[in-house]
Amino acid sequence: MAEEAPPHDPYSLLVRTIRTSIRDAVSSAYDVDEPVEVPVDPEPPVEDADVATPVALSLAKEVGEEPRRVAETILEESDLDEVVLVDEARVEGPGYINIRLNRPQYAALVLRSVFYYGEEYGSLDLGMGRPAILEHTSANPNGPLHIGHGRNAIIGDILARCMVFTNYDVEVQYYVNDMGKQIAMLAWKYIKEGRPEVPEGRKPDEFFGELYAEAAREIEEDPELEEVVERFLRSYERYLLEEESRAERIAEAFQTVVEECLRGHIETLERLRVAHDRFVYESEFVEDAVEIVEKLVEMGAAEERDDGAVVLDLEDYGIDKELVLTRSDGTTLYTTRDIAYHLWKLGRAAFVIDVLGADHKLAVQQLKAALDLLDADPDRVDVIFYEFIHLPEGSMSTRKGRYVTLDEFLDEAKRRALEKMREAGVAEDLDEEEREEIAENVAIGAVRFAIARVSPNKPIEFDWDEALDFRRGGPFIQYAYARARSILRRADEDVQRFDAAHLDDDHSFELVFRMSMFPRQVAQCVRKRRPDILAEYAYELARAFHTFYEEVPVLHAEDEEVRKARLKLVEAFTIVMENVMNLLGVPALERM
RNA sequence: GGGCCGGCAGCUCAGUCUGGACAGAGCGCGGGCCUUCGGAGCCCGUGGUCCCGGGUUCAAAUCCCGGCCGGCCCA
Repeated sequence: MAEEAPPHDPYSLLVRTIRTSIRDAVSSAYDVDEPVEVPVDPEPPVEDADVATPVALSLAKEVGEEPRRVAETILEESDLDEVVLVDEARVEGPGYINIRLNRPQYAALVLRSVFYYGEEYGSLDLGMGRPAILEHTSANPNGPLHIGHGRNAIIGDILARCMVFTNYDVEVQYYVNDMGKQIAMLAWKYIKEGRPEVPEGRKPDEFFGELYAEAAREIEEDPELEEVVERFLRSYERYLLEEESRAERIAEAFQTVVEECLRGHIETLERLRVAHDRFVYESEFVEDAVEIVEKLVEMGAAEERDDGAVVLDLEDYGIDKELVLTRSDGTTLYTTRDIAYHLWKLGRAAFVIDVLGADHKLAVQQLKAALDLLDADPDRVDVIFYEFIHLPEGSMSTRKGRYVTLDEFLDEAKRRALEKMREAGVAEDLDEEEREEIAENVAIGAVRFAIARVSPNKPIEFDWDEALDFRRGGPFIQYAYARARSILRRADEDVQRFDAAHLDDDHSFELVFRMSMFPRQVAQCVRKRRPDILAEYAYELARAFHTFYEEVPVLHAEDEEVRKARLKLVEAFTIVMENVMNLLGVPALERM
């Protein structure tokens, strides 16, 4: 007889079992119209209970009885005692039902799931293969990526990894803003400086970032230059629409600075292990944008102002601010092209996700309103906003040349990792190159985790020491994994049969329980679009392991059977941890 | 002036959507743990008017109203 496949999500199975049992008890004991909500708390603040539910408290009022009395009745009526995963259920406090799990049973179930699904453990089928386009990073190619862009990239990248893992057909796009005013400023400066080559050994985006900041300063000092820059922009747009050969020189300048900066961005993103499937250029949508404006005018939704600008009135959507679609000189605006881009995306995927800074909130409202007018479904566009990262001296600004680049952040993290390795005397047997590689991977983990762990709608005050506090960051997680791997290396044996009943001590079971929460946490991360949930989970899982490691001997276990069970637990932990780390993009290291 | 987001321990944050037990972590500070698997670790302790004021509720950090402070966007 073939063994039945274990559950993908053991914790949810447990919760469902408890819920069903309690619901049945409630409906047989009380006269309630609808099945009751049964909230389950995985971390009750009491000794000797693994999960709890306050269901009797809310039910008490409805049925007009004392909460404790209700809880007692539920327990009497329910078959919780017979549930194989439950050891004991009792009423405590004001009327909580506290449940102690049958630890051997639950541990066996969880480990079976982990080993059965392996690197697929945690991958629930949330997406059912639906195609989605996820756009993130999309920084202006007028300077290097700074840590603010990093927040965008990392939120987007983790979400992309989680969505692929949960069976969405994801295409990750980078929207290259290759024709805004900033690019025009840079193109102007580039020509003015005689089209300089990027000096040997310099990152192109950093080089052009400095040029851009200089351009910004010059233009600020001499407002007449504004007109020149605007002429550049007009020329380029006309070039794109009509292939006007006179503008060829200008077009070439735009394209050169964009390509060079983008090259630098990609280099940085690769280092950070952030990948895009496709780069889409804003300039590709100029024609579509013009057509959209015509259509909106035809529909009577947009109209030409006295100065020749075409504007869209969005008061029906509760937006007081009218949206300018074309300037008085006839050129389109960023948002106009963005409408075209989104229509294109919506035509290619079931839904679209954008990761954007909180400063785009109004623009997105306008975009969605415009999409609605054009008969596209704005609800298929889901935007994740993140708040800014501030430096002690103020908000970051490419224009002012005030920023901490992602490369600087990584370099500093790496420097600290190497220092720590020297201090601790680890990996001394390895050569310089191997040590460097380890430090680089620790740096990647530290940087990604530092940014990922804060919820997107929280503003961040950047502080080096805090961001690179290895004690509560990526390295903490990597270290847990390395410790586990170290045990497995030393044991050097492949345990086949073991008895999970030996894992019922508090620390082992806490680890088992945490591992069982993984599929649930991935799902939460995807549904709520909150990578920080997964980062927090990784931290808790690592903490559970560190405690286990300190408190529970594995190789020196008191008994051969216990040793086998614990070895399997450690192995299972490495599987789950590796899965989490893959989703977070935090490198899993054998040694560090 | 309007809109959105944040405000919780000295500091950095989770918990708020879906209201429930003494509000949780990390850092800091004080104390302990290497003759057993890697001390980037673990354990114990310390520390809180959950911004303020009202309201709803048996029960509010959580929901509602008003205000204050900070960030962002718009005029």
